[in-house]
Amino acid sequence: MELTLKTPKEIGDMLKARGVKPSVIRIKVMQYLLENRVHPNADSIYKVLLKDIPTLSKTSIYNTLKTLSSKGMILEVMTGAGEIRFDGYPARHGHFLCVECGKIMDVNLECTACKIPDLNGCKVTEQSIYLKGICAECGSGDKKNGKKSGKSKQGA
Amino acid sequence: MELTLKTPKEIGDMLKARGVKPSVIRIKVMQYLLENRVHPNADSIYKVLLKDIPTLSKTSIYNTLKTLSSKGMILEVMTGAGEIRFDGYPARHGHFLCVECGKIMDVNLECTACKIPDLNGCKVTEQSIYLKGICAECGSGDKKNGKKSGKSKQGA
DNA sequence: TATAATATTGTAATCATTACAAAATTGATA
DNA sequence: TATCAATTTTGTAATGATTACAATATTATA
Repeated sequence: MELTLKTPKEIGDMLKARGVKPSVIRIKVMQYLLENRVHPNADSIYKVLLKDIPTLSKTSIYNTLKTLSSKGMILEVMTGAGEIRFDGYPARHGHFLCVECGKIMDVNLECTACKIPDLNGCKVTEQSIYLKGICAECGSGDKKNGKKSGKSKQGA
Repeated sequence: MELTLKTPKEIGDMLKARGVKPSVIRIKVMQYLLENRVHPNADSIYKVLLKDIPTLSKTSIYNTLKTLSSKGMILEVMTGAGEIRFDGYPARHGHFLCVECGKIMDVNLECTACKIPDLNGCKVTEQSIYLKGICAECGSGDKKNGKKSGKSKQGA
């Protein structure tokens, strides 16, 4: 999905379209998530952008991520390991989490008949599908990528 | 699902069947989760069982919950709010989380054609469906249950 | 340019969970 | 039944992601 790179200006327009002022930090965070589909956590986004913006604070990353997700521009991906990961493509899809290395992969869903029954008046605003297991690399005994200790200490 | 109450002895047998020694704490935790489908977090299980077992430690609750979930006897339910909730019925079903009050409700899924495509050799061990939104009580302006501050501070 | 609104920063909390070692309990065996 | 080893339980101290909050900087506007 999405093959063409977006310019900072285009990303700024995306932000404006959602009523968010296109600050440098917001554009860079959005751009990073659009161009790097690794589902990073806040800390690893911070570490990467710090190279670009030496005055960056981690609080700004948290603020920005909260803003973007509240506007529906990014997705929060839960891990159950005490950290939240982020996905720049909020279009409907699932996520596979490798419990060995912590990698998260997008899963293309073909859920044609997934009807949710009686929710007794609950208003559903978000629906997500999570898969857990062992990814191909970890499953093949190919532990070259460091074996991130089950409870995914990584984040990108 | 599951209408009859299980005796401690029966729960002990369930544990033994999974190769887990049926200690008092394990039986009580399992029994609490079977009889109270409120998807509590570790702390609220601790607070409840403390009345029964005055010497109980919270570490034991965490140990027990980890043991039970690793044996597939209970389910970890993610919230994205920094806490894990637990479900005594590991049979396939989804969960609805009210982002207002933090309540978690079971959702009966009828996902007949939910086929997951090419996972490139990933071995899936767990599949779960999460819904988020506003529950009926919170949606009706009926804030009698205390409005647990969005990021669900509660846990039962 | 002055002013108000908004963004960003830095530091100090918060809080669920884990690490770890000591103490208690259990089960099997002599 | 006494002993010993294995397992369970406990208590306390870390860990680590996230948030609270107040101060500072920046931006947009009058």
